[in-house]
Amino acid sequence: MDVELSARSRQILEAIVEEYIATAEPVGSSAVARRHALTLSSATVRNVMAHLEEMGLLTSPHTSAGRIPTEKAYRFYVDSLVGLRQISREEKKQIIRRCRQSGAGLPEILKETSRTLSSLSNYMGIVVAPSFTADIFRQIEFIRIGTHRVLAILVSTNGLVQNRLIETSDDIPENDLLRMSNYLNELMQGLTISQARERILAEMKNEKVQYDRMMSRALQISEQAVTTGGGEIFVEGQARILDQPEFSDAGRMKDIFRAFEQKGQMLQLLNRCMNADGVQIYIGSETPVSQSAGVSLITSRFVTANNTVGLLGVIGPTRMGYSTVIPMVDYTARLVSRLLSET
Amino acid sequence: MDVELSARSRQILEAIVEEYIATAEPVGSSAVARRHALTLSSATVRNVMAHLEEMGLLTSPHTSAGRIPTEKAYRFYVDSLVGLRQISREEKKQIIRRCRQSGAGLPEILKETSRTLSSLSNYMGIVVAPSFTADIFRQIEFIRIGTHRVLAILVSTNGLVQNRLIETSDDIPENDLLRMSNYLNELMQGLTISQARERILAEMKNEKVQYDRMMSRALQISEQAVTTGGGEIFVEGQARILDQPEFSDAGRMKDIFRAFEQKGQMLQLLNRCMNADGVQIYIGSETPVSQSAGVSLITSRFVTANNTVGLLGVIGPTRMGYSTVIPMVDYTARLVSRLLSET
DNA sequence: TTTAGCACTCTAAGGCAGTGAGTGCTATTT
DNA sequence: AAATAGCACTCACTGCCTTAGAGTGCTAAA
Repeated sequence: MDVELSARSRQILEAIVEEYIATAEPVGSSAVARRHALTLSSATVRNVMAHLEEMGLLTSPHTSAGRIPTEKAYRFYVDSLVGLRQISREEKKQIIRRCRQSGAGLPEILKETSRTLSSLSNYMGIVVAPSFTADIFRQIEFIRIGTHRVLAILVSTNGLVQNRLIETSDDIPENDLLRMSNYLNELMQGLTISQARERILAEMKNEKVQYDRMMSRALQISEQAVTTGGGEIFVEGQARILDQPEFSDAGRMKDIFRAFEQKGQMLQLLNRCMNADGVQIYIGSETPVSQSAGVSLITSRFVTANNTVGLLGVIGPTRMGYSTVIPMVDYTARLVSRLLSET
Repeated sequence: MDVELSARSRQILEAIVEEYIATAEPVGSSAVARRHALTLSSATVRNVMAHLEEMGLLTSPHTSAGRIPTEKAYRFYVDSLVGLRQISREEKKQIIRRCRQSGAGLPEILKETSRTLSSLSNYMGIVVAPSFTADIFRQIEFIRIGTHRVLAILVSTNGLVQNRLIETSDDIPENDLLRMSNYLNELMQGLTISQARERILAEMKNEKVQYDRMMSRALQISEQAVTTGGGEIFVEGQARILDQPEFSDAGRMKDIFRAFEQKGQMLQLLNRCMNADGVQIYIGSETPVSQSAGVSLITSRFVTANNTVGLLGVIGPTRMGYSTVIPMVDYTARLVSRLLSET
């Protein structure tokens, strides 16, 4: 799959990709010859372009138009051509400022990060929160709401809260609730949320416990509380991609918007991106999200204080400003990791 | 502003509006004469249409095209013409089922309600949660997270939870936190959240309290916890409006999407819709959301157990199926109110 | 190996006639 | 007086043609 090219061919390919990224229009041989300082005639460039087309790196929409990079070309471009632009001091400052200002809570930080990614890249910003289940259990609390309802509040050591309203078959007095939570806090101490869940399920089978009405009830309720609804996902700047000329016709957008309305599915897809370290780049049909729509995805993992891992990145058209977005995502991921570890 | 029209003119106007709603295309005189059983020649209809145009109820995009209803016509249509279709048993069932199934918590119910509104109407569903500040205080809880952080958890009597991570200048031992929460629970008992906030501010000026380090610190922290970030808002089915032919060009959409990315602003705008009882209808430029984009908004209030009020509704193009959407919104609002009062 | 030159291809844009939907007006019918 | 039939007129839309221009591929010369 990897491509062998002469230095000159590579330069020309690079020029074409960058030109196309800038203009969104098929680029012709003369444009390359002109723009590209390297003194070459358009005829020469044409020969090279014909060659590149043969190799599947370029296509032309029709005979008399310029050429457009294929996915393969973008791949090659990001793998071996992109001169990654240093992220500007100005941008760095802005990222830091915005991620800091947003308040102490993790959700607030992540949401603002997503916003920042979006507004700096002019594409869609996306952040997947670290899975709550990997967090370490801190405390569970029950609050009586009306006669047949108990509010269970579950807190992790890094301050995430999950709460759930649970219907109970009969009224449980506050005293009992207190004893229940004491028992459970003891039981789950030091475990991660998912371990805690297993401990609860195991405990439910314990004979001694089954005979204690209060305990077994405590387990039942907490089992519900501890079954989490899956991670959170922050998507910002959806409107921005309507600015991209390739999406000006609404049909092509629908896929993307549809995809994002089902966050559950989205989450699954994005989980695949979490395996590797460093910046991951998915181009066009490689993108787990919406293969059809000609979008690219650039992501990087970040880690929290207790080593749970989240994902952040940018979604834009295949024709994306890779050279600026890649270092931006990289920098942001590092920054967020540092920010969250400072605690 | 109200319009005097003969019975026949009204019938014709109604026919035109409905035809246009169905087809999204300018409707001509013969189409009306044909479709509309009332035996009239196209010539007669033409005369009437000319009259209606004079009155500002119709416009034609150009001389030789049919006519399109103006906002004024829609207004008149919903005010005095719409034969509200009974909501079908099937739809009722679906609404009930989906709103019920979604779990006990208020946010879950509201989110699912928004989804349901969207999928039944094929437009955008929208639900504004009742303001947390009007809820009655139930309990406040502090949990120590690391050395300089306290998680404040605030619970209202109908099971809503707000939590906030607060940075503290020095480490507060758990014992103190417990005493603090006891003191505050006493202080705020029976008040609404917003009253509680005022009580806190008042108490902060109390001399006796100012000398008690623990108490004054408790007030400081709880003041932050009790300052809520504004209500929640659930928007679902944004992708659906891309199906509408009038929005097929992306430019017109941007406004709407932009508007919804700033939920804060949105909330302010929608608050205006909460003043009146019953179904509210905002057509085109009347719509608080995005005047420019030719959208209509149909809303109705709903109430919760403790009489706080929220808003639900549908956003679609001006050319919207009013006759089905209006009763749907109405029914849903009643249903949700009942559901939330059952507690 | 590069380049100049040239024929060729194909789109985009403009002009032009034909078609048909729809209108407004007028004269006629009821 | 109201309704209608008839008719001339308007105007978008379509298809067809032409032209201009951008860009290509190929060949022959440098």
